[in-house]
Amino acid sequence: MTSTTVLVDTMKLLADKTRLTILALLKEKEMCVCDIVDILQTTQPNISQHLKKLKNGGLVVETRRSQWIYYSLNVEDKPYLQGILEELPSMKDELSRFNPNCCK
Amino acid sequence: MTSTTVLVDTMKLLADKTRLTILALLKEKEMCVCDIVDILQTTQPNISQHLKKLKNGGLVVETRRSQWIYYSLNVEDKPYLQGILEELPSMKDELSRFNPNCCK
DNA sequence: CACTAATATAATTGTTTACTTATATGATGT
DNA sequence: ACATCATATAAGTAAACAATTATATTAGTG
Repeated sequence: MTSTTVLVDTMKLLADKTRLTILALLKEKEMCVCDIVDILQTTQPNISQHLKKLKNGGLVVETRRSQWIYYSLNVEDKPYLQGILEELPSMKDELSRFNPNCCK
Repeated sequence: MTSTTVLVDTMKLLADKTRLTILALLKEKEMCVCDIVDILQTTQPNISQHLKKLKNGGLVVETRRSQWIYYSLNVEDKPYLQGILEELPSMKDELSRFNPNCCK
């Protein structure tokens, strides 16, 4: 069982368009920060700060691979979020349109 | 499919402890405003404003029955919320402990 | 029609939060 | 060691938001 306070904190993480879009992107595949910055067309610090919140909230994990840091979803232990994650729109179009490949 | 914007607005409704607790209460049974005020131990305008937001967001519906207005969950058309609603803690204890019966 | 009870609305205040700009850290390649 | 690229952190600002206090509305009752 999850306490209401923890649940509220998790809902706060989902209550932001930038973060929800990041999660929608990570649903497709793991991504590095520069990818997300390119696709969402905002500043690097903005994305970096959102990723930090998502990481602190346990929704994503990071993996450094040489100079790039890849983020990926970490929701296996939160099945109650599945419905919402499934409801997020597909980001396939955005991914194929931009295809930034900044981290290669 | 639900747009990200609508989804964000719905998540904002869930990203508050008072509102999440109201939803947990309404999961047990429909309730009038004074019931909720008694149980959550806050002010009537506070609850009234939260209920208004939940109503505008389509998460609850109201039914006037003489001088009292009863609120109840309205989530049949939002299956993606089921997981979260199920994760909310049971309010049975609170209900039996207070049993305010202000609206009878 | 007054009076009361239940609920809603308005205005104010303090806090939280997202975003920006500037700077720092950390890794890679020369 | 230095320059560059990727990412993180810090500080400041403006907007969003929850809670409070005061007031308005609406329904029921004598």
